[in-house]
Amino acid sequence: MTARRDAVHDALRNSEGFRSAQDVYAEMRLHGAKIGLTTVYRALQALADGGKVDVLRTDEGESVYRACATDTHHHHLVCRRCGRTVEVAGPAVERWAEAVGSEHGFTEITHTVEVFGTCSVCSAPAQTG
Amino acid sequence: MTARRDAVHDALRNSEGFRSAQDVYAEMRLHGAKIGLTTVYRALQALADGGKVDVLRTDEGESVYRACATDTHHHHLVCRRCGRTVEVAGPAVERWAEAVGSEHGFTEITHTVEVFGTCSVCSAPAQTG
DNA sequence: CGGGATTTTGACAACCATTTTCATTTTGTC
DNA sequence: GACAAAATGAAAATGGTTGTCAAAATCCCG
Repeated sequence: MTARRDAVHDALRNSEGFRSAQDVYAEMRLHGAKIGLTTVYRALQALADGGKVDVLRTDEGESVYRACATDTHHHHLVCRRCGRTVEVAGPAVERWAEAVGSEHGFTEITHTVEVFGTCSVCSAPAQTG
Repeated sequence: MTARRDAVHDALRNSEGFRSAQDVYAEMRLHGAKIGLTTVYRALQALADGGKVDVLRTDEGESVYRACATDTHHHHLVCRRCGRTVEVAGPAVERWAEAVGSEHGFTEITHTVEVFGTCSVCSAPAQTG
């Protein structure tokens, strides 16, 4: 029964940036979907395990998910205001992480890299209205 | 009354890697310190706010703290097994993050970069036991 | 199509790190 | 010493996430 899981995946695709499980759940209910919170959590986890969506933690420790365009390894540039997200590839960072790790005798190196900023729309003087 | 806060800071200095508030609390109690969990949390937050300690989130969403050697901006290479932590400076990454951000019109760019691996001690064939 | 094993679902309770509350204690100041 | 402000801590509240378990959906095989 992957119908629910697909529904969750679709809900995620309709979002611009990263959304929390609770967000996805609320939005799905708003659109009339009959689904439970537990199922949303499990679907999101399954999707994440399968590499179908990316996960990261907010500053408050909440897990947020996003259906990404590419399957390949990449990072995110996230607007801290509106949540708009740009996927960025960073070969330089990958190499840097590897170098730093092996330089200190570490193996099986992984890394987490996220860039936050204020996008051009949000940083524009929107005081006119 | 910064006595408690200093005690928390000291407790953190005695640790090799990142420790959670609960860890610090437990350790302090073991050493006979009279302090409450709430106070440990608040001290850790105050320390973090003042830039005295670094904070990051574990995969489980727990906040972990570390008294770092330098006040300047740096990142961490953490052993996922024993928690040993090496502080690393990465000018290349800083520049990369800035470049990526401005390239997409983002301003006020910040970033989180953490590198995980298995240190030489932990990756050694310790099967002899 | 029917029967039964298997998986999924979801309401609710349980978890657990963290925060809030609030009364008490401590600290700083005159 | 007196008083205002800040710190402390025990207990309760919060809130995201996970576990439980019975009901429902799905699949497999004939």
